[in-house]
Amino acid sequence: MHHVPLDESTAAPRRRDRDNIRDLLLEAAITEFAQRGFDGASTTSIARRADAHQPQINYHFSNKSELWQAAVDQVFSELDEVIATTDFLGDPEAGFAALIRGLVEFAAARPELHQIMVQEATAASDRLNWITDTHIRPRYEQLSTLWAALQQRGVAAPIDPKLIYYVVIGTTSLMYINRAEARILLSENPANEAIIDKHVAGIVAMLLPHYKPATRP
Amino acid sequence: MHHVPLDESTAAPRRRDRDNIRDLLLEAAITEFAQRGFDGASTTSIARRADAHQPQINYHFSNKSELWQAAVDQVFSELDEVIATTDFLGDPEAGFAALIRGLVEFAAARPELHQIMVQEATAASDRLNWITDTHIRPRYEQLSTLWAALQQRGVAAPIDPKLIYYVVIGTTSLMYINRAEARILLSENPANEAIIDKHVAGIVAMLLPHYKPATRP
DNA sequence: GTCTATAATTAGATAGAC
DNA sequence: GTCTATCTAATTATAGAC
Repeated sequence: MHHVPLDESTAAPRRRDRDNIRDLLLEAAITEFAQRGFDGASTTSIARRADAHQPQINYHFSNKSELWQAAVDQVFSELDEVIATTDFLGDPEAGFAALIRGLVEFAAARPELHQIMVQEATAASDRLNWITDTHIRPRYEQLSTLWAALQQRGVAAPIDPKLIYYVVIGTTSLMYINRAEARILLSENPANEAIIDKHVAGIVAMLLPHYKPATRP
Repeated sequence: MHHVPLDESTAAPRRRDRDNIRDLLLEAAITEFAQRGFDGASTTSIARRADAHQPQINYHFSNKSELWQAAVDQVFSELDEVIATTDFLGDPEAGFAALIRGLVEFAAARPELHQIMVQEATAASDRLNWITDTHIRPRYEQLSTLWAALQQRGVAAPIDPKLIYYVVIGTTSLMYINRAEARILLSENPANEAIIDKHVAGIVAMLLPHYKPATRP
């Protein structure tokens, strides 16, 4: 069944040239991959989200796998920016507290990163090997080392440095991975500033039980 | 292109009657839905996993949605058994510690429950509304209430009772949701007894900083 | 670079033989 | 209850006009 235009002159296909179409497709892909996983996401649906046609995805990204990889690189580069601007200049405890705040704020603003991770990390695959080697392991090692240093100073909870990664990522991000569920349970947006502040304070107090944030004089 | 049997007598289709085929299909579905989500999972692949034919799924479960619902009910009923056998008879702190151990052991043995949850909870849907109302909210409320009581007793970390659910589920389960990743990072199976013991001890110490498990006299 | 048309494959569901 | 055959719809990728 074909679309029958009321008037042929108005049916002329509109050419929607946009200089940012690659970014629009990428953002649409991030959303789709986060919500439905690699297999569940469809390039047709991604294109529609960007008000584009499905073959434009193959033109700009060759194939679905390269689109997925570009999406992953994009969200991790955004995380890099947050980490890079985190103030580690004070004492290690204040630096760790700032890191926790950065991670919670990032998870609230960009839940897609962790959503894509859980979609991929449920089963072994080439995609998982790539993302783990490229993006995850350096962060895992850094956090493990930082945590061991905090334990040396006697301010950190007795969590094994090999396991601290999953405690930190689990607490800072699960509420945002499951944000559609959290919105139902909390009856409000879990990304609200008040929720974020409470969540950060709770996590820091729990992980650094002997640390008291400096109060302004 | 059709399969040409070497000998017609050996090509007779084998009728694989099994009285537990429904359970086999259900178990295969749990695995597939956990790893690839509702849209990513295919009934053909699920049937193949159970060494059955794709139409048998429609025969035993009507359609894909009812298969999914049966899979969810199954894993939550298994969780119920674990919770039901948890010993809450001692003091509240010992009961909470036992609950944490039960949750970690369950996540290690049945990561599919939480994997299915994160697959579904990323976006609003009828499936999410059903699973949240039916299975999640009662547990969320129970944990919130239990936590408030522990805080009254002065032994619990300063986590908001409205947020404790995500702290508990995040810490107890993320390493098992991401078990394929964790296996790479830890260079061992995160479901190993030694890892489980360490993880439980860390979480309990962090959440109940003033609680010291009773040592045998 | 955008767009239509379409090829090649796979999806979930149903009909009917056994 | 199992199985083959098949329908309709949806998938990713490609060809070629513009």
